Amino acid sequence: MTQQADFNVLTETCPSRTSLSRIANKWTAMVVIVLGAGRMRFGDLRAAVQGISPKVLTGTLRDLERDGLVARYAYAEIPPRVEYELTALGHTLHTPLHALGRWAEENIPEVLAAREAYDTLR
Amino acid sequence: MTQQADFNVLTETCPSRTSLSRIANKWTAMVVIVLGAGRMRFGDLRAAVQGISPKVLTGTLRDLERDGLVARYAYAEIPPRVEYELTALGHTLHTPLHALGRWAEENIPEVLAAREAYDTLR
DNA sequence: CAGTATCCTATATGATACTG
DNA sequence: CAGTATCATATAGGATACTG
Repeated sequence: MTQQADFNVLTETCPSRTSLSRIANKWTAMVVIVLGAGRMRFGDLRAAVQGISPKVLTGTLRDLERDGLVARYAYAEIPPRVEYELTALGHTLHTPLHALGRWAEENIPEVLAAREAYDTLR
Repeated sequence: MTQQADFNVLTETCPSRTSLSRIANKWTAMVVIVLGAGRMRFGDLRAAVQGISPKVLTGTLRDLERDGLVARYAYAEIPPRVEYELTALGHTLHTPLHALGRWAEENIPEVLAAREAYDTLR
């Protein structure tokens, strides 16, 4: 029985909860995982994270930038070039998120089997 | 430069992505973290995960049960008693999610500082 | 006690077209 | 190229009353 009392994330008033909620959206984890590979341009990110719309990618990157997890480098060129990169803090988040991505991939067969079993029952 | 090509989660067609999306909601991570402490009743879960409504808790638990991550034990008593517990598969998910919760708590000062810096600039 | 049923609001997501 | 602007939909979340 591990103790949970020290987990402030569970407390409504704790700001760390907002941080966990930020990660908890459909795209953040994927963007951070991709950026783990290194500095990347907007268009490359868009291609890597399949199905993300430019609007959503922009919003996701802005949020990550605001939280100090991603740095944005804009070059005054024509055509414009903008690159994104994980900050040191962002790298510390990449580790657990990468682990989560791995989990999803490794265990998807069991999850799918469980879903099928559940759905055929009810 | 780590390789990302082997990350199917990024692929639109890969079902592992739905699995990652399931985890990526405001409540799932918290419920799994709490259940890491052991078998627990509905009411206790509700108290532990502060601010969750009964509707949302029920939905979260159903989804987790369907994915084979949580087992539900209902006792035919009056008043009724229902307990929830992580399955073996659920425990393997608990590990990375617990790490994520820890990350949120440990790094919230930096995140808050980054937000403040960002917001005062623009 | 452990949910369901309802109703309502907020936010996320999507599809595109457009511009510096 | 790297976004913005717009509009429309979907889904999540929240409050609360009710029931086996």
